[in-house]
Amino acid sequence: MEKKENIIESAQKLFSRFGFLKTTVDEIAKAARMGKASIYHYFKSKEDIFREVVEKERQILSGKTREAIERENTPQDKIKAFIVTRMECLSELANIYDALKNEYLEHYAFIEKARAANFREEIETVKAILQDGVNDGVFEIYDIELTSFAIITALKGLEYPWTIEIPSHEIEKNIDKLLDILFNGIVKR
Amino acid sequence: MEKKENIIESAQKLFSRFGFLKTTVDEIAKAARMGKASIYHYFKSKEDIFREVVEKERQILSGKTREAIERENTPQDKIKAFIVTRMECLSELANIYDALKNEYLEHYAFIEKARAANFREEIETVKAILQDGVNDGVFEIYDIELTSFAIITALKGLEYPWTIEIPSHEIEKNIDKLLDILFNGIVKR
DNA sequence: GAATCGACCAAAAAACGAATATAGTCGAGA
DNA sequence: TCTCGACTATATTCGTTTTTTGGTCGATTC
Repeated sequence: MEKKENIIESAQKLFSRFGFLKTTVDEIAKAARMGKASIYHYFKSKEDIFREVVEKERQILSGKTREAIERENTPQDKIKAFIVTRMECLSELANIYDALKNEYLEHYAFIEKARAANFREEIETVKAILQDGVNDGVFEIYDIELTSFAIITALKGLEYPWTIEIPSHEIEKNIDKLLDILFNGIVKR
Repeated sequence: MEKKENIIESAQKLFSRFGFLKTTVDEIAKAARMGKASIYHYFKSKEDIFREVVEKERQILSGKTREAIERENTPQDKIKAFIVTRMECLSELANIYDALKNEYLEHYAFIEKARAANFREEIETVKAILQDGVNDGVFEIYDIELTSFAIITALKGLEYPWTIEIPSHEIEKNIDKLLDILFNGIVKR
C-alpha cells in the first residue's frame, strides 16, 4: 500500500495549499509521479481521496488531544489541555479545518458526516473529563450531556469569524478567563 | 422630513427582503413613489440610505434591550434579559443582522464602523450589569472588562454558523445551561 | 430657492457563446 | 495486476456584447 500512502501524502499537501475545490486530480497524480488514470486504481474518486486525507488528519488531531489530556492530572487542566491542543492542531491541519468550516464544502454528504462525527467526538471528550471531575468530587454537575453541549457552544465563540480585529494575546487571556468562569462562575462563593 | 422617513421605510422593507446588494435605488424610489434622482436630494448615496436604515434598527435594538434589562431586578435576570432580547430582536431586524454578519458587506468602511460600535455597546452593556452585580455583592469579579469580553465571546457561540442541524429547544436549554455555568461554574461550591 | 425628474454617463454586472479544463472511463500494453 | 494514452461528457473559464446601476446635470415646476 505504499502507492496509496504516497497519493494521500501528495494530496494532503496540495489540498492544504489550494483547497479541495482548486486542486485537480491531475496535479495530485503528477505530485505522486504517476498518471492520472492510475489514481483511480487506488481511489474511487477525488472525493474519496479527500475523505481519506481528512480521516488521516482527524486521527492526528484525536491522538494529540488524547495525549495532551492524559498528561494532566486535574479535570480543570484536562479541559484546558483539550481546548488549547485542539486550537493549535486545527490551525495546522488545514484539511480537517476546511472540512469542518468551509461553507463551500457544505453540500457534500461526506463533509456533513465528518462534521457530525467531529461534533460527537468533542462532546464525548468533554463529557469524559466532566464525568471524571464529578467522580473525583471536584465538579458538581447535574446534566453532564447538556453541560458538555454548553461548553462546546461557548468554545465556538472562540472560533467565531470575528469581523473586527482582535489581538492574539487578547484571545489567550480570553481563554483563561473563559476557563475561570467555567470553573468558578461569577456569583460570589 | 416626511419624505426622508418615507424613503427610509421603503428602503428598510426592500433591504430586509433582498439585502443591500440586491436592492436597487430605482426600486426604493418606486416604492417611495418618487423618481430615482429625487432620492439624491435626501441622501448622498445608496450606502447612506442603508446606514440610516441600520441606525434606525440599532436604536430599536438598543431600546428594547434597555427596557428588558430595566424590567429585571437581579443582575442574573438582567444578563438573561440582555441575551434573550438581543437574540429575538436580531432575528427580526434583518438589516442590522446583515450589517453585523454578512461577510459580503465586510469591505464597506461604514459596516466596519457599525460592527465595532455594536461590539463596544455589547461590552458596555454587560459591564454595567456586572458592575451592578459586584456593587450589590452578588458577583465576585476581578476584571470586569475581561469578563465582559469572555461572556460576549461565549455568546458568540450561540450565533455560530452551525453546520449541523440543532433543534431550537436545544438552543433554549443551551442558553439556560450557559447562564447556569456563568453564574455558578462547575467546580463544587 | 427648494423640490422634482427625464436624459444621460461611466462603470459594473449580467448574459452569451466559444474555448479550455476536469473528473472519470476504457482498453491496450507491459 | 498495474499503468497510462486516448477519449468523453460536463464543468469551468474566457472574451465579448449587452444590460443595468448608481449617480449627475440641467430644465421645469411649485
